[in-house]
Amino acid sequence: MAPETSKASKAPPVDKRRQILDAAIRVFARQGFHATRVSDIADEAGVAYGLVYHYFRSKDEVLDELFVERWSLLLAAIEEADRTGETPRAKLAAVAAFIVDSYHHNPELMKVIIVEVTRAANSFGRTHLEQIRRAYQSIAKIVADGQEVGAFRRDVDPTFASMSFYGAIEQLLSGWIFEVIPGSDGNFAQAKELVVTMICDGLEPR
Amino acid sequence: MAPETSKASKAPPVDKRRQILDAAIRVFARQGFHATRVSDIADEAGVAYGLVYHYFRSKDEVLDELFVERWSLLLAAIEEADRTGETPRAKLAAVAAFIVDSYHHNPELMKVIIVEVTRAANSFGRTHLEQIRRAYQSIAKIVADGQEVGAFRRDVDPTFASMSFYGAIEQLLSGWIFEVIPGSDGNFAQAKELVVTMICDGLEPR
DNA sequence: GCACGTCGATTGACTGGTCAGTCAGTTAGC
DNA sequence: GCTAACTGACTGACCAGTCAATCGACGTGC
Repeated sequence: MAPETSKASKAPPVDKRRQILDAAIRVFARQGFHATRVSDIADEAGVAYGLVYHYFRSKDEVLDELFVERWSLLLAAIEEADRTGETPRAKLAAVAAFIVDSYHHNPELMKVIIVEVTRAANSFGRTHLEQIRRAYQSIAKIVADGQEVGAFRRDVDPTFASMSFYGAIEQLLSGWIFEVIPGSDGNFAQAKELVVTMICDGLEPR
Repeated sequence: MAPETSKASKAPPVDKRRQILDAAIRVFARQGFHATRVSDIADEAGVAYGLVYHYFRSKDEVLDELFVERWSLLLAAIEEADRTGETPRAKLAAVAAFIVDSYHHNPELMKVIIVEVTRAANSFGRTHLEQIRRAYQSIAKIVADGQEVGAFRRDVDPTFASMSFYGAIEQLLSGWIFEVIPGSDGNFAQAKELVVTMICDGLEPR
């Protein structure tokens, strides 16, 4: 079962590469990408400076890796949600749930991805703009399909709705990240619902 | 009328300080804060390197100044909107309009503020977190008052609604900034309405 | 069983380039 | 001739990335 134990001729007992990535998450989250030195990552990982460059071409590539790893899961989750035969509203709920759960499960990683990549589409995110755009488009597709079947009003541009939806969620995470709003566990479950309620039902009473 | 001409014993004929700030907006917008050297700002302003340090204590202070200048206008606009006796929905519309207009009027400045401060609340925005929070709270107050008078549903936390609302708008601007969605003039007018429609009426047909 | 060779993993001192910020001056208005 | 505006060469710190050296697991031949 454990791939390490059987005929481990290649993999070292501890995966130093993983160790470096995990350390990077913590340090990036704590200090921000620009303020962390490669030596900080190495120290946090309990590893020599040079080893970081054995596994990664540059400091940027470490962040790259963290982003791609996680974002591909998000893309998969959105498309998975779309493939279920659920109502459009349920699909959106699934997407919201995935993102909120991601934060719940690993807030530091999500902080890094949102602060250093998604919202830094200038400097860094530029490289990943295509991936980010893909997420917006997949959500927009869910909205468009919802309009098709009459579940959503047709006078709102799907791309537009998609941006608002994603923006609302990301802002929520930002609120937790920067402690603008409290992030207790009760809030997580509640948050998933409320985002969907807000976007689908709106603020005004029905 | 012009404060420069009359008994101008202090202000130079051209306000070099302003010139530096305006140049900084352009350069920050183009290259991002971290990637711009102080010499880039000086060059863009057509001014000697040292003069930047005559007017500002540090590179950070230049960005600081740009943020505070603009954000105080936003805070004023939100509170102004709140003071009008309009419906809660109209108040939110006024806030959305102000932000969208700000972008329309000076996209580069808004790009800098959103990308380098608001969304970088880690490194840089930390200093301004209090100001940013104040904006959220003022919007939340509008929502809370709306609930009071029965214009908004009461089962949504006002802070929460405020974050969603602001997040939706900011994501929209980000879409324009990073050219994820086209930013033609028609869109600006339409965008103001749609954000409010989305948040107040929701995606589902009424 | 042992000596030796190979090769990836690992180490950390060092270098080269980059810039923020300083400062000793020069200019110009009054 | 005083003061504030203005200049730009210089410096000190910082740090990403390099590299030569060491370690250690494993195979191979004897």
